[in-house]
Amino acid sequence: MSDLFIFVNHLVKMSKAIKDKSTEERILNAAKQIFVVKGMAGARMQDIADQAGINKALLHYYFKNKEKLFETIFLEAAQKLFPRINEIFNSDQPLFEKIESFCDEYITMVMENPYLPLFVLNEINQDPEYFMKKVWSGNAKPHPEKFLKQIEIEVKKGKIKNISPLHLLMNLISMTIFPFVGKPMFQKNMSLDELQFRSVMEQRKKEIPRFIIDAIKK
Amino acid sequence: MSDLFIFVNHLVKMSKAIKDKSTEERILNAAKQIFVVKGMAGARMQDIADQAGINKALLHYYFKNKEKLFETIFLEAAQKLFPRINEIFNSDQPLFEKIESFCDEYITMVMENPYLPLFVLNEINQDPEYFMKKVWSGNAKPHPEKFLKQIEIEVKKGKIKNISPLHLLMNLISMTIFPFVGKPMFQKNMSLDELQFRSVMEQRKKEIPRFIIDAIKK
DNA sequence: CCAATAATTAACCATATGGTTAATTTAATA
DNA sequence: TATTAAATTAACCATATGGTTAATTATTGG
Repeated sequence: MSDLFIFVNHLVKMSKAIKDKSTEERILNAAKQIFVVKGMAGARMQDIADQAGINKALLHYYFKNKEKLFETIFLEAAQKLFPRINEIFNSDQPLFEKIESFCDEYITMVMENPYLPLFVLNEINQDPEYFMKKVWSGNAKPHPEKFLKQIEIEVKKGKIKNISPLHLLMNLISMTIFPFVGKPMFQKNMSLDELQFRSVMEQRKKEIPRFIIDAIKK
Repeated sequence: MSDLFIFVNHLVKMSKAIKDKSTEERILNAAKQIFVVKGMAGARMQDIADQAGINKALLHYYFKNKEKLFETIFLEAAQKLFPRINEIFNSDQPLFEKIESFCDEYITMVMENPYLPLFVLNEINQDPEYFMKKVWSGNAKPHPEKFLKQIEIEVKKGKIKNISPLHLLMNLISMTIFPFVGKPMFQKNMSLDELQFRSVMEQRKKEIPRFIIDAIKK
């Protein structure tokens, strides 16, 4: 058999799988949309099915039950949210650059999924044990040790002020993530429309590092 | 009738009302506990009744329906969370003192109700419209204008660095509130037990103002 | 083209859940 | 004490919701 035949044959064989994936994909997209705004408790399987444009039975055909479907979505969300932090925190960049990278990359990423942080944080609060087991234990577990150590060293070397690494880390993460968590609050309170909010977050990519560096440099 | 008689008579008449209040109080406490962790969607009326040690029917006797009960709890929570900000932001203190007051009072208050921020933020996200109408329009609506103006003036007077008031406000609020929203995350990640977490938050009352002032002072 | 397998659906089922009713107990009042 | 009103409960009810079944319609592979 020629390579071409094998390839074409493969394509034909895949047609089902393709459709599978397309349906599964649509389910996952729908589920993500619903879960991420309504949460596990508030989400309705019917709504997810509707959103995906399929029958509810088909939903259970692809995903055994709500919990399983939720787990898939939640894990994907958590994977997206946490491992990124590791990469940056454990890189070999100097401290200031690292702070800049974190803000830039993290805000960029969350801006495309603005509901993720509140969703994940909320579900963690709902059941921290489950979270620990299912998500945290894998590669999603943040390892801020290197970053903390790095701060400690810079302090000892006298390069920056004598700040507690833990508080600095908390400040960095808080300033970066919280605006998304409190988005509607900030929007209403400061009369920012969608575009203005995006613009403000875009500014914060530079604003936060500048703020932090001003606070800790000698 | 003597004043004494009227008073005593009033006491007797009140005995029912007292019991009423005690039951209602127990319901409200129970509802608060359940709603604040489970959210509107996840809370069960039966659980609230159990927690209050009463029958489910009695629950509906005191509060027409879940929505009404939730509204009561949510409003109380929001009232607790927001107006406090106003008082401080609109006071006549100088900028640095104001920042110190905010961190101190806010962290103190939230430390007694650590679930409030995530609960409120979450429900706001769930239905921003409802929130606007029911909560925001009243005296709970924050008015950060004075605070923002104050920053602007300090900048113009050359007392502090040229920072955007909006970003400074966001930074302040983020660093103060977010640690509570991400509490389980921080706790797991940094291996902080309940006591240590409290201790860290206690430190932040001073740490955040110091950090901010270091960042903006010339 | 035909049997077998996978995808999809309509109609159900069981249970959880918010809410109600009617009866009972407790308290207020005259 | 007798009457009335309020508080409380057990037993229901209607519906929403997660999940299943059995039948139908594509797809696949020989």
